[in-house]
Amino acid sequence: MSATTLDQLVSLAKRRGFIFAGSEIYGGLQGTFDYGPLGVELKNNLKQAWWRANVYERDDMEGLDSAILMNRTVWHYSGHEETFVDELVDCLTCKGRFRADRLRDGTCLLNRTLQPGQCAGQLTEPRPFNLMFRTQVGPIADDDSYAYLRPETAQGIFVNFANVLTTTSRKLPFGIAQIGKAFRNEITPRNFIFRVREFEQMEIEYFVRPGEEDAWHERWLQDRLAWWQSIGLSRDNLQIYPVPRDELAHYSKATYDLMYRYPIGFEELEGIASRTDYDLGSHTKDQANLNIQARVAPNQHSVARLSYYDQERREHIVPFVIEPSAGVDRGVLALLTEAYAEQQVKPLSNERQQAVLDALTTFRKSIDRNDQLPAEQRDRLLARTSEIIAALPDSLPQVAGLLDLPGAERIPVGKKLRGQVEPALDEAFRTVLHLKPALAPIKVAVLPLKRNQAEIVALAQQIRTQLQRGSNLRTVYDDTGSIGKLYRRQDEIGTPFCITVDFDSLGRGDDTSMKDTVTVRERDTMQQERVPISELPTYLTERIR
RNA sequence: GCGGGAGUAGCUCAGUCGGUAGAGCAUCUGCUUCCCAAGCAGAGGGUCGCGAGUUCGAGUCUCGUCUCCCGCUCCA
Repeated sequence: MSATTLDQLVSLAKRRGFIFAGSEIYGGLQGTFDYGPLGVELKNNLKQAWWRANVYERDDMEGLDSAILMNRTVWHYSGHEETFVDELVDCLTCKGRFRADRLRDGTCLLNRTLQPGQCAGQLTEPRPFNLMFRTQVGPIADDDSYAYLRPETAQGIFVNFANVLTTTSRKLPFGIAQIGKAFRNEITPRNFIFRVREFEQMEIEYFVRPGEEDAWHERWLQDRLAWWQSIGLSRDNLQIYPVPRDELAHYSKATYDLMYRYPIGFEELEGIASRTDYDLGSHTKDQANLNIQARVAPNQHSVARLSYYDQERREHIVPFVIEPSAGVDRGVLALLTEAYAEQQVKPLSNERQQAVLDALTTFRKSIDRNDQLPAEQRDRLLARTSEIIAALPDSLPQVAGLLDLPGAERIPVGKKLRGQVEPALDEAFRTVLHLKPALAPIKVAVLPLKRNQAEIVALAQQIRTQLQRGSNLRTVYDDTGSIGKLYRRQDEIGTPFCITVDFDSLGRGDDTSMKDTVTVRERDTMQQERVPISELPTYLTERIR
C-alpha cells in the first residue's frame, strides 16, 4: 500500500522534519518549500543515486554545474523570452485570462460565443505575466541591468557544450549531466512540492548524430524507466505518456512523459524530450554553414561554433539532443508516496473497534440523509464508506482518503469520525516508510533496551560512535522512549535497521555467549537477528547498498 | 484572477446565550519498564490567520484582508 492522500504525506513530512512550507513564520511564500533534517538527506540520497547511475556508472557522460544567473541573451536565443513572458489580461465578464497580444481593440476574442466587443470594457489592464523571475545584476537598477533566474538547467549545458567537448575529447554520442535549481513564476503553485516556483532538476543533455535521435530517444526512455524502478518505484505506478504533437514545447520534436501515480493521480515525474539540433543550432555562430535542421532564429551574438567535427566525413555537424529531465522534488514526492504505508501491527481492542464502527455507521447515515450533496458525490461517499466498514480493521487507514473525497467536508460528523479513527490508528497501526535502504535518511538507529542502565547506554553510544566514524552509514542514537516507541519512530522515517543493546550484550544475560552481540531489527519484516558487534559494519553495509 | 470550502497548541479537534482558552495525541524532564503505542508524576507550547468595527467585554457578532484546500490556464 502506498499513500492515498497528499495530506498523509504533508503531515508526515512536517511532523518528522522532511519538508516544511517556506518562510512559514511569516505566513509562507507560495510555491516554496524548505527541506528539513530528514528531507535534505532523502533528497541528497536521491540526487546521489541519479548521479551515480548516470555519471559514474556510464562511460559516455560528463558532469556539470553551471550558474543560475546567465547572460540574458541565452534566454533570448533559447526561445524562453518569447514563450515564457506573456502580457495577460483578465476578462471580468467571461472570466477568461488571455494573452494581450491575442486581443484586438481590448476585446475578448476567445469567447467565441460572443461577438467581439461584447466583453469590451470589462478587461483588466494588461499585466506582464513573466514565467521567468527577473533579478537585478550590479548595484545600479537601470532597465538593462537585469538577469533571469534560469527556468531550466538545460541551457547551462548547451552554452558549455564547446567547453566540455574541447576539455574532454568526447566522441559522439555522449552526454552532459547536471543537477541544479530552476525557477518558474508559476501562475498557480499547488499540490505540495509537486508544482513549485523554486525547484530542482536532474537533467541530461545527450548528444547524438543526426538521424540517430529516435533510437536514442527510445533507449533513454527505457533507461530512465528502469532507473526509477531501481530506486523503488513500482512499474504499476509508472506510465509512459507520448506527448501529442500539438502539446509539444517549442524545442521538441517528440516527448515522452514519465508519469507517476501520485495521490493526486498520474502526473509527470520526468520528461524525455527529443530536442533536435534546436538548442545548439540556436546558440551557435556561423549558422549558415552548419546545415541546421531545426528552425532557429539568426544568431548575431554567439562567439562559439557549437558543432562537432566529424573526422570520418570531414565536416562539422550540429548534434541532435535527447533530454531526460527529471524533477528532484517530484522524485522525492514519488518516493514518499510509494514508500508510505500504515500497517496493522496488533489487534484492535473491542471498544476501539466498536467506536470506529459506530462513527462510520453514523457517518454513512449522515451522508444518506444529506440532500444538499450532488448525487454523484453522495453515492461515491456511501459506497466508499460501506467498503471501508466491510474491510475493517485493515481498511482503517483509508478513512483519511474517505474524508478527503469531494463532498466529505460537508458532513459535520466527519470530524468526529476522524477523532475516533486516530486513536485506533495510534493503538494498533504503525506508519512505515518502505524506502530503499540506500535512500533512507537515517540508515541505522542505535537504541538502548533500557535507558536507565548506565552500562547499556554507554555501550550503545559507543557503538553509535563507531558506526558514525567507521562507516559511511548515517547513524543516530535515541533513548527518549520505550523500545517499542523507538522502533515505531524509526519506522516512520524509514530507518532500515535498528540496533538494540541489551543485558545479553553486556554478558549479563542468561546466555553469556551473547556477550558483545546486539539485536538487529529490520524495518519491513520487523524480524530480529543477533549480530556480533564487531561484524556490524560489514553486516549493515552489505544490506544497505 | 474567478467560483466553492476552510483557518483555535506541532497534529486531530472541543469551545454553550459574547464574560480574558480546553482535551487527546505529540514534544521535553524525572520515576518505572528485559524487545515493538506501557504506566505514573510534572513541564513547555496559543496575541484563537491578520486588521478594523459594534460592545463595559469578541475565539464567538459585522466588515475588510491574507493564507491554504478543491475546480479553470502551466508542466520538472
